[in-house]
Amino acid sequence: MASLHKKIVTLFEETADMLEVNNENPFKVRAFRNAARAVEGVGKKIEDMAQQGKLEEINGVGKSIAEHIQDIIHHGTFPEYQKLHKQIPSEVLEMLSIPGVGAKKARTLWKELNIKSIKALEHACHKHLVSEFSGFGKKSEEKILAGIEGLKKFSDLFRFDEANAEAAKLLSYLKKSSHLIQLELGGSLRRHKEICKDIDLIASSNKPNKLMDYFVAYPEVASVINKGTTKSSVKLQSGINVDLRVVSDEDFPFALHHFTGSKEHNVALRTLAKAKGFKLNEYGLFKGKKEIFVSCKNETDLFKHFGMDFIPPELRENQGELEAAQDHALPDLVTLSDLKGVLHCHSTYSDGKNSMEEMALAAKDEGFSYIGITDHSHSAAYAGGMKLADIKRQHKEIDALNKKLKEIQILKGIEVDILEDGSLDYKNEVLALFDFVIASVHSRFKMGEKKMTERICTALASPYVDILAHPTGRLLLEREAYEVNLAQVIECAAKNGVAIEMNANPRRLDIDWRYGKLLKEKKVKSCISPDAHSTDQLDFCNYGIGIARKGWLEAGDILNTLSADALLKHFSQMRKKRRC
DNA sequence: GCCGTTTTCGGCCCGACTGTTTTCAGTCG
Repeated sequence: MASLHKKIVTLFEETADMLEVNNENPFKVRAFRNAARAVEGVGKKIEDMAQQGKLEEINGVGKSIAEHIQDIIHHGTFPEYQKLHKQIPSEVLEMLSIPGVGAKKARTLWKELNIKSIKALEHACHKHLVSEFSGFGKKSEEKILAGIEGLKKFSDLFRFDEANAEAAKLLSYLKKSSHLIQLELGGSLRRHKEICKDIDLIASSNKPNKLMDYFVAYPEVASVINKGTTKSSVKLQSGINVDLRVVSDEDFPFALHHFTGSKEHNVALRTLAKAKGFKLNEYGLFKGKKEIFVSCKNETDLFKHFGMDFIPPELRENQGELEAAQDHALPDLVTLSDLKGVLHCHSTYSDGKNSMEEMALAAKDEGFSYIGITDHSHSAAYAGGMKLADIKRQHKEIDALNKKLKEIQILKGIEVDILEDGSLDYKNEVLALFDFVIASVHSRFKMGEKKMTERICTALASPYVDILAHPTGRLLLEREAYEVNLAQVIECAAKNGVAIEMNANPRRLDIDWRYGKLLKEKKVKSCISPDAHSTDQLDFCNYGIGIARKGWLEAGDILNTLSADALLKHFSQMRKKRRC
């Protein structure tokens, strides 16, 4: 997310927290949370929208919030935020991150007990000062202390791949239970969000008590947070929380839909249901005032009742999917089997762990018909970047391998560094040796948005650059993206016929799915690339597919759904276009 | 504060679990 987007989202979320602590109108609180979500999902540059007076076109942004956004753009903050910030110490807000402490409790602790920070709260709990107060008991103290311990020990966010691996193990454990009828993954994992807070599982059973007993007995459970007949929560040893919901088999489609979310999608669908005379919750769809249960076999059936096509879980973010489903205009999302080859892979010629032959054979085993070997260019010394002699040696070896190997073709590619001034790490005559060129930024991240945008756009104007790789350089939960105006970069890519990579490495997942619609609108192609540094990383493509689907992308939007011949023809046509 | 098939005012999704209290408020998703 661009830094301004992020700033607006943070300020609105903090405002919502502060309003809540101040016990103000809950709907105003919700309005700020909605606005934060809405801004987060905007794939366009917010400054441009502000300048064009289009902020109020964002669903959830009205006159007042549009003014706040203008204030943030020009002054970095807005008056209402500053006023609240003066009243409420920021450490009081930090207490909201403790599980079980919400706005009301935080307010009571602060106003009645003069506790203003997590540290002070921990001290007060140890001294049993909290349990003496009305509304809090011994258990509350224990829960707060356990929550504080948890905060110290674990970050509460996990990358998709980490959460998915934990979920897969747990699913296979639960499937062994004889008390289970149906079981599915739900929540943000099913929606393929790049970052997850927890794992949601939905099951149907005739003996929920027994299933819950089996669930909390999972050997990797570190602690049981709560246990009931329809909902239980545990924390695993890895630190991630898991919620299991159990319903009757008849209710399963409704529960699955409900707990897949997103919250915003659910609210929108329920509002729509209400307008059509239905009530929708996790236990069913109910018609009319008498609330007659409407049976549904599955989610497809459920959507059908609203005149909608089935909405793939990845799209359920209330970003226009309900309207598209009603108009029968949902995209035909790309799938793994659409990919004919992979384009961004490293070998022992730079920092890869496997030889080109090993990489090619592994790609063939994955069902691909071509692999683009793209080792690092000279400047990437940390990654063993190639000198001219290495390139010649590599190309000779590729020619020999292409004669020897059946059913897999190796394309000669390069991942060339974009230098500080936007020039490329090799001269044009060297770049001309390759079938295709991927360009990327690996150095000087902190040059500021304007310079970085110019740097990348300069590179995209090179006649030889075919693909821009990992356009923001982010490492999820590790390193922030460098500041860059992606909307402008996409514009440049459109002008020059350059594709923008969907880097499928689960630490990157860059370009962000929120830009998918803009790529489509500007007719900029993407490619789903594993950025594999070993044979086992070729299956990173799975993660990239999830993110591409989340960005509404179809096979026709993705370059590596083309055959090798068609792909090379595409690159050659675009290079001609750039030279004109 | 937002929004409109209930349309410029009045409603805004809905239910489970927990802890503390004895009927419910707070938290969470």
